Amino acid sequence: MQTGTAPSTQLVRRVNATAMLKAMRGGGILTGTELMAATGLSRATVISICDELVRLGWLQELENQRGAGDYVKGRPARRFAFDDSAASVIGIDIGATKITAIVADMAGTPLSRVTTPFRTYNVPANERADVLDRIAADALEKAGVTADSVLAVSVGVAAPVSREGEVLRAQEFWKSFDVRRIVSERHGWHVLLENDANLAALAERWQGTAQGVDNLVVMLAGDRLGSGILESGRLLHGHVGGFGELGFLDTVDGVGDTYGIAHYAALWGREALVAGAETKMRALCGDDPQTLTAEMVFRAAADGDEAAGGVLDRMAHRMARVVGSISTLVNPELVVIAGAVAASAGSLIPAMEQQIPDFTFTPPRLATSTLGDGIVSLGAIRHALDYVEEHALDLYPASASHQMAAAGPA
Amino acid sequence: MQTGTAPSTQLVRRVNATAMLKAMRGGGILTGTELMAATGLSRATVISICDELVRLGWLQELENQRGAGDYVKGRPARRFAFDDSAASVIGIDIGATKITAIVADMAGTPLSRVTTPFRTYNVPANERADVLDRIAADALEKAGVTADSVLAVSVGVAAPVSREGEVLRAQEFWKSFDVRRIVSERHGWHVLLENDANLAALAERWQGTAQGVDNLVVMLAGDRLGSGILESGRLLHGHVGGFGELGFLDTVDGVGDTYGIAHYAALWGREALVAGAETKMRALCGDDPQTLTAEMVFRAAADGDEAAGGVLDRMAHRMARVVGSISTLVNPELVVIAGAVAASAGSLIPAMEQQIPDFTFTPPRLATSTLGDGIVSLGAIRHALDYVEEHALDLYPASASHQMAAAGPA
DNA sequence: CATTTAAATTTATGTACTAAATTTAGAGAG
DNA sequence: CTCTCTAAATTTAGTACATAAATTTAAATG
Repeated sequence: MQTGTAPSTQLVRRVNATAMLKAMRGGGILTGTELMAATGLSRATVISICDELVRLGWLQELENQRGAGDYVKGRPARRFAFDDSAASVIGIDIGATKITAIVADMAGTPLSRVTTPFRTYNVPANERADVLDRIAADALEKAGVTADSVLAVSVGVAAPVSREGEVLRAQEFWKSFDVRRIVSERHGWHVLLENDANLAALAERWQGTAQGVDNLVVMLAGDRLGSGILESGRLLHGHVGGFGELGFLDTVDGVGDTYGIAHYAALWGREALVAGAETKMRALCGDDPQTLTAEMVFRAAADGDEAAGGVLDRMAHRMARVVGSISTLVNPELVVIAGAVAASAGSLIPAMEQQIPDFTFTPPRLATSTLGDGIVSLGAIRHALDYVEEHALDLYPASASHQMAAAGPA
Repeated sequence: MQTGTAPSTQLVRRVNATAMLKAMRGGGILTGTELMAATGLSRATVISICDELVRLGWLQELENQRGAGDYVKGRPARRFAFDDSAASVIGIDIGATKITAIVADMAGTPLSRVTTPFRTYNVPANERADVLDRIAADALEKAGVTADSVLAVSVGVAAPVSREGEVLRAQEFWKSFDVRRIVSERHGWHVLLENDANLAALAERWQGTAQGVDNLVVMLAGDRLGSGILESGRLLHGHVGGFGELGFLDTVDGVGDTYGIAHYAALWGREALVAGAETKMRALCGDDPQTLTAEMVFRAAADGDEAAGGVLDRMAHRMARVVGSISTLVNPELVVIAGAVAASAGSLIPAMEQQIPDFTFTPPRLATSTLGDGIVSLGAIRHALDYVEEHALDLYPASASHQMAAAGPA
């Protein structure tokens, strides 16, 4: 008698295998007994799933039994470890002036990082996919990783992106051709697209100041303001990806537009120079207001300069209004300021903290990002890893590819 | 040999039983064959789960076989129907001046509705739970339903409520005692608390204009503005329930505070009267500006009155700014205006639709609610039903209570 | 009353788990 | 070097829950 198995029955195996994989990912080297405790499954089940995951290429069984030396009596436990090098992912940040790509293993450890200057405007359409290709190839080579070990690529762009990966306002980089499809077809990679601020939020919760924070706003506050919002640990997108857009600041008192900290620091610093203020900023920029950068203003202020300090006071007030208005509507536990100026912006926090209660009944905690320049590409890594982890049982690590044919319908 | 079964094994039965229940809830009278198509399960499984759900009290098997007459040949199919009267839920809206309670069956059909005037301010603490008790008892009696058939009660309040049901700013109704616990203990009901605008959003998506809309903003726009936000079909709460609070409007140009349509319609109407305008509003309020209501202003404007029309133009502009700023950040597909003024506010929509693109790049569709006064209590019904449906397999309908003892650990 | 037919039941299998009994791989004692 | 001890792996038996195919069943009808 021929019999079959319903999808619903295989669900149990899937659920348990996923739980095992999750336990192994964070757990270093684990024995069957430890996995029983971690998953609540019986030894027979744990071992059988481990064997299967080894066969699939996600786990490695270590030869070196009894390595940890926790015990010495009894039959040595089999020791399994998640194979961090089983597969890799690529995170790409397409900024206004440069592209950054990071290749990482399954542990999220960056194996290489490549940055190329690039203007997203005015680039012939047929060159664009090639640029992506080249930087990905460079990063892979530098990482010493083959293209077929890549299971997902996540790309961050400075535009709204819907849950389905459609880019709104595609007139810039994406106009008239589908990067996703092209790159995907060339290499067989799964390509994800996401908004850059959203990726920054993922990065910040993963490795930054916001670890364990489920209701989070990350502000990219460089030249322009943008925000990524996590609620209950989920990224918010809205109807067509616009969730977190800050255009409403145009009509907010004391804010007026969406220019960021870097923009106004430089602008207001220049104004002070032109007005003839006696300030350390003058020396820093060689008395040429046009070369004054935000970073110089922060440096002068840190050095006790009064004019620069005045610029930062004004900035803190402006940002308190920005963060206050967002926090009223969104009620985050924490707001992280990220982007190019994050390293300097720490000096704004005390004044902001003091003023934010004037603008919201639910003031959030404030912090600046410590993740630096790579925050978006790091978030892209996390985004790609999320995808691979969720679909691990449907994907085949390169290390297992030679066994795929042998496995067959068995 | 003693054996047991892991929770993970029972998962399959749970998943399938839940799928069956869901198929039955919407499906009217269904046969085994129809359920096989709906769930993808085999006949044996479908029938076995049906038998179990009948035993639990959620389904009824109809005596009247072959009622529909779709076919006449062959063995008559057993016919099952979800028992709408298996259990009931209560939805309560605690407003500023009155409390409304609706009792509904599992189909969501209201069986009774009771409203009591009540000021939430300045009421002795010990009276508050009693008020809730009394109105619930009234509504149950009017519905002809016993208290033990109630499986969940949802209460809407005009304050932020966290995911866990904690009320922020508890100084009003909730100060110094835990309604949830008291009501729950008295009757054994599961009591849920939620923000009123959030419940309105649930109602609007359930039975209103927003059916099928997953990214939705519902504005309660009576005397004060409040909003409930659904993203991907999920209610947003933020850290302590403040998601959707509109206090930031205080600093938005041309808005300035969170007063609602009713407030400003009456206010601006009075201003016109005091300024001596020749207007039909004068007759409607008996030449006493203090008795002028928003409703009179809308009526006069509909009647072609120029001064009242001017008030509404100003209102549309103000609301366009409100909706525009929210829509930029939240990017909903649809914004529904609800609350006491919704019935009249339809006349504001065309002007708002015209102006909103000035304030957001992602203008949503606009609509007014047709659900009227009961929108919050209706949303509370939906909220309670959501809870019961999710936990159906752990709850016992009253109709099955006599079988609970007999079932035992079997 | 036999035939037809669609559905319900029954029977045989298969997957995936748990629990208990048994075996096994090393460590250490005699 | 063999024996004992022990913790883990493996094997065996049993349970839950599903499918598929064979069989039975309950009307409708010629």
